[in-house]
Amino acid sequence: MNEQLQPLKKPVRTGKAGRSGTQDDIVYAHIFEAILEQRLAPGTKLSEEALGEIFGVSRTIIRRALSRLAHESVVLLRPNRGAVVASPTVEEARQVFFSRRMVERAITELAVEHATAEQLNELRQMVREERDSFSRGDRGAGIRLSGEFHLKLAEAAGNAPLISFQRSLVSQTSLIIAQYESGNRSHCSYDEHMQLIDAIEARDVNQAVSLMMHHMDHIDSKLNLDEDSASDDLHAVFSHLLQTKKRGGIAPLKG
Amino acid sequence: MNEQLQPLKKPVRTGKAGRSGTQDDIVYAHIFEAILEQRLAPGTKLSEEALGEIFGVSRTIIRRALSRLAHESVVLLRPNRGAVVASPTVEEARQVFFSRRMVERAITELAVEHATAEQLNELRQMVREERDSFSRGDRGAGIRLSGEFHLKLAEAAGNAPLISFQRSLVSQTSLIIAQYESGNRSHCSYDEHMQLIDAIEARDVNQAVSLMMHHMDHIDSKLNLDEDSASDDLHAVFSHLLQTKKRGGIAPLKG
DNA sequence: TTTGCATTCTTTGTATACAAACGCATAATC
DNA sequence: GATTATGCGTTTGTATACAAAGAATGCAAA
Repeated sequence: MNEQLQPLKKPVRTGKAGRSGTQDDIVYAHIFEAILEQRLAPGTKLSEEALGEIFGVSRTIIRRALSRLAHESVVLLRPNRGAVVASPTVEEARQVFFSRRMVERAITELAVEHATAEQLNELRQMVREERDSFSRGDRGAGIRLSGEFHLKLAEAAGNAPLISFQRSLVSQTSLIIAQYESGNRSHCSYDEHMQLIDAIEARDVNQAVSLMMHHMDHIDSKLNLDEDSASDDLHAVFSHLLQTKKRGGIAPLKG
Repeated sequence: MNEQLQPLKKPVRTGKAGRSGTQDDIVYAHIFEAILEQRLAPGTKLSEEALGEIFGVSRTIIRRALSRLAHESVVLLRPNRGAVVASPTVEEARQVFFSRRMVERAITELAVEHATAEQLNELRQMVREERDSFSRGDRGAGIRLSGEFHLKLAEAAGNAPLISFQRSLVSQTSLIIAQYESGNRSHCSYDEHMQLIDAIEARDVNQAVSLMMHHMDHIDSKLNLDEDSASDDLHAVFSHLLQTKKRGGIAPLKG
């Protein structure tokens, strides 16, 4: 049985988990966080019953959370075969980044136009939290907060469909970063985030868009997507063999 | 009890409904079609039990279909209060059109680059069906097919996140057109669709993008979003009183 | 030894029973 | 007569039982 989720607080009803609210929100947030922190490796099977036991809820709730994660392409839902953690390919990663460039440009332009002082303050606060997470070595939280910054920016832009699309793109990007980011160099995006806020506050569209595009460049230059992806492809091909351990060996073929 | 869905084929298991596949796909397609054809007016409550009875499936299936429709903002899901057909406001419509312009431009550029001869043939076939629907007066099917054309174009562009976003935008646009399109002039988009295919086949990016942008202009110029929206706002405000009849009077206040 | 088939077992898919929340109506009080 | 409290009915939210589809295992035959 899969034990990788047990470190999570078991009596979930207390309402921790970064996101308050309903049970499926909590389950969703926990699973997503576990994926980002690589406690759940790509390809890992997510059994409904096991998850239900771990979180102390019925399969109904788990199913909703998985369905939501599937809609954001963070897990793959195979009919009659259950859910697995998604293993985005290099090509899929490229498509996500293409869409993100398009969306981030639009969001930046709208944010320059519409962001309020209060929203800018909240954004600054988020960047500080992001920096703190990285400085205390919490990579999973850092990646998540970095994503939440971009989502908050989308909210400041004030276009509902764009916010919803951005949510999905950010989730996928986080998974891609967790899977492909080279070396152990930290993500370090908080500095660029701060500059971006400054440009938006100054209502300087050109500067803001330019910073955002460079930010996008930096993010994917840190990834190992650059054609020398043989080892990564191999990893993806055999990911169903990797039994979740962070850097332990492969489990014996028959358990 | 709401009778507006009964005209739909009752033994759904036979697998009609434009979309083959699983039960929730069928239920989803039927409800969506009913909304487009305005057999279900904005604001109409969608009771899980009633729908389950109509389609001969359990609330589990209905719930999934409603959840999907909610994710595409075609129905509104209020916690503990059930689902209602969405009533997009003028502002929401504007936001959808903003996003669509952005997405359609990107899709057109990618389609010029990637569309295969086979895909172009399929697109032409879809436009013919769209024209036939309008010429025989089937407005609901016409709006739906027009939407499916744009979705197919997104598939030809070959970017997965973009396809998924486009699906949601097209659904919302269809609802907006059904709700706001002025007069009874038919939608008449098939001509522009054909020209667009020609430009894509000729690999003429500038011409294709230009046609697409004009197409977008035409679509929203046909809508009554232009500030004189008092009557439309009124309609939205009182939509919970309109008891689904196509142009019959309002139901007595106590049913 | 290996391959194909049948049986068993596990896991997902669907329906339904039960609990909780909400809205409406009635009634009582100010 | 208006307003608030309370009870009832309806509808949604959650858990669970049952059905069905896959995967795994063991056996038999080549």
